Amino acid sequence: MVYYNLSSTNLINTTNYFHTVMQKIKGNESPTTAAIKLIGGKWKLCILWQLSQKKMRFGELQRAVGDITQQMLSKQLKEMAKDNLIKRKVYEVIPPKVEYSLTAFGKLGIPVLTELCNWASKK
Amino acid sequence: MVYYNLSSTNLINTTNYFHTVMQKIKGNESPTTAAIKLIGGKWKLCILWQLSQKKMRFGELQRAVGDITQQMLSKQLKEMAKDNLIKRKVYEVIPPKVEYSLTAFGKLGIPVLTELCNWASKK
DNA sequence: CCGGATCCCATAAGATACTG
DNA sequence: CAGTATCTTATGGGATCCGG
Repeated sequence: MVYYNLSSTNLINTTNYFHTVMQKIKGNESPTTAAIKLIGGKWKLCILWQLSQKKMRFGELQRAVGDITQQMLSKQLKEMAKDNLIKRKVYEVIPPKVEYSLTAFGKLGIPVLTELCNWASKK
Repeated sequence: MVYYNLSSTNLINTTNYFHTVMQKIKGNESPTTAAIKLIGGKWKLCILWQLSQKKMRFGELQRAVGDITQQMLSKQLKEMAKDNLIKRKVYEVIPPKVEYSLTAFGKLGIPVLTELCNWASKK
């Protein structure tokens, strides 16, 4: 059982940590921009969400996400694989078969991303 | 002292909740896109971060964020105020003075946004 | 079935100048 | 000081066709 303490007391420590980080990489890339690069754009959060349910094939994913075009899905998946959010497993068969699933790092993000969506939907 | 239980056990409940939400607003707007609209873009997370430290004036905010132009800052602040993330307080003086601060809803988001950045920086 | 290649448009974001 | 106005450039995202 893992608990994340997000009380105000601990928040101060956490924020101080980020202050340090932001100073260190001054002018370069802050944790905030890093975060937005990871999950920014119209589709990535949704794709992560789908893959958190189960590993999926390309077409399956496309139907699940909804209105996304093949091109965009392909592009996003590629970026997300590069960012180590998802794994791409290719089966060398005909017709081709590719399965996508979350990496360990990707799985780590699911709880916080869930909380994020939870918060956003309270607006 | 508030604890958010993000264990796998509770994650299932949380994710089931989102599944319900996503079904309900099928074709319209999912919580994931709602979330990305709130904090998406290059600057909003950074602005939220700054305002979580203290309320700030326009120029102060611009220096703190860094390379943002007045135009972008103005635009983002306007959107964020519309989204109920921040409050805009105008002092009717000369020279003009405007203070920005988080709303209650905005403050609610800080812990999860902090966790988000924390996670992203572990990549 | 899983994409790549190409072309196109809408919006995001930046630069600069100006004002109550 | 706190913005607007105007213009330009970069990127996100879409449509269609093609290929292993």
